[in-house]
Amino acid sequence: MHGITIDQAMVSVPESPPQPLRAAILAWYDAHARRLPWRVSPAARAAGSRADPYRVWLSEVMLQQTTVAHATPYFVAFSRRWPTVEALAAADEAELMAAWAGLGYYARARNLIACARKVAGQLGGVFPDQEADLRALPGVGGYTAAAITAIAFDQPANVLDANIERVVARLFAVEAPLPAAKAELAQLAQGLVGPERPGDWAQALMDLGALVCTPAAPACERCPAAGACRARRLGPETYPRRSPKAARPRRHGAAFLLLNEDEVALVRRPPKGLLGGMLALPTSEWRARPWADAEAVAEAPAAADWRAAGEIDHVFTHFALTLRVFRAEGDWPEAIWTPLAGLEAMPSVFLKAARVGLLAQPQLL
DNA sequence: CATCCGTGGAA
DNA sequence: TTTCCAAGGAT
Repeated sequence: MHGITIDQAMVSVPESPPQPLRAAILAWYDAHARRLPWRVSPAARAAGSRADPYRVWLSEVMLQQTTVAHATPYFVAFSRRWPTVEALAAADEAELMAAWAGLGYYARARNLIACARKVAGQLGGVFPDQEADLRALPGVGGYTAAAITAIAFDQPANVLDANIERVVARLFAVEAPLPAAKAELAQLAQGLVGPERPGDWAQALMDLGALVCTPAAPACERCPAAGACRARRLGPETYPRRSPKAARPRRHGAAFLLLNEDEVALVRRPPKGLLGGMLALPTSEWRARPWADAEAVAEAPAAADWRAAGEIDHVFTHFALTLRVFRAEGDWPEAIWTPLAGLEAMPSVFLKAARVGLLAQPQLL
């Protein structure tokens, strides 16, 4: 195939649309597209099937900064339990937050229900088909609005996710580091978008990035764009360049596992901020300096015979946390008493701490 | 533009 | 073990 030439690639945006390159990538997608629960296959789309905007939106929100493998079971559970935007709008908020537990970035769940209520209540249950209107919905940013426009409505949009950033950075050997290079990558990606099959085009580039043009050890020999790729001879795995990341500090805290019969005392975290709105174990403050046991127990939510019951490490986006776990039996009227089976409604960090604390006393399992 | 916001699989 | 990073958004 003859893709774009070096001369074309040297300018910021190719003068003419690289149609053979697009055709090669779409043909690759027809043969190798991933089959995903929220996706209409290229064959089905060619036969006239259209994606359900609700399912496209739900999947896109779940996939924000989240791997397909991690998000998929959540998508299956959510779409079965709340099959329409009206159903999701009517969901009990605590149940929705519990169902989201473990998926992370919990502001997404808060925005999810806010968005569903806006669409169901003010927009007649119909998702907007214009990018600017989608962009105005809670939790829908530039990427997600473009993705819904392309995938659900099959309208041209400049979809730029981490996969496409990587593909474009390699195709044009972009030397500027992310995240500053994002505008340049967006311009280059826009130059590739054509009028044909906008939804398949976006998903083709994402699948190409996920299956072939991978972060490490890209399979260039299987790439339909290899002939046009400037980075292929320059070390494709070194693109995109990235600015150095800030070091991740460590914080220390104590978590308290208060048991009463076979129930655990939980709290609801404040509605915003880290793990906002989620069920949680009561904890001390999380600070830079480690806690001595006696000092930590003074922070416990109720007076009891607290015993050290282990320690966990957990990594958040911008800090690492060491959590010492203390366990006791007792009462605490203000608690949200929850049976052991209900602990999975908590974010992973607390589930991890609860498991450590319970395993220190196996008869409670 | 910088910071905050989760999680877990892979290397 | 550490490091990277994934279908980003809000402020």
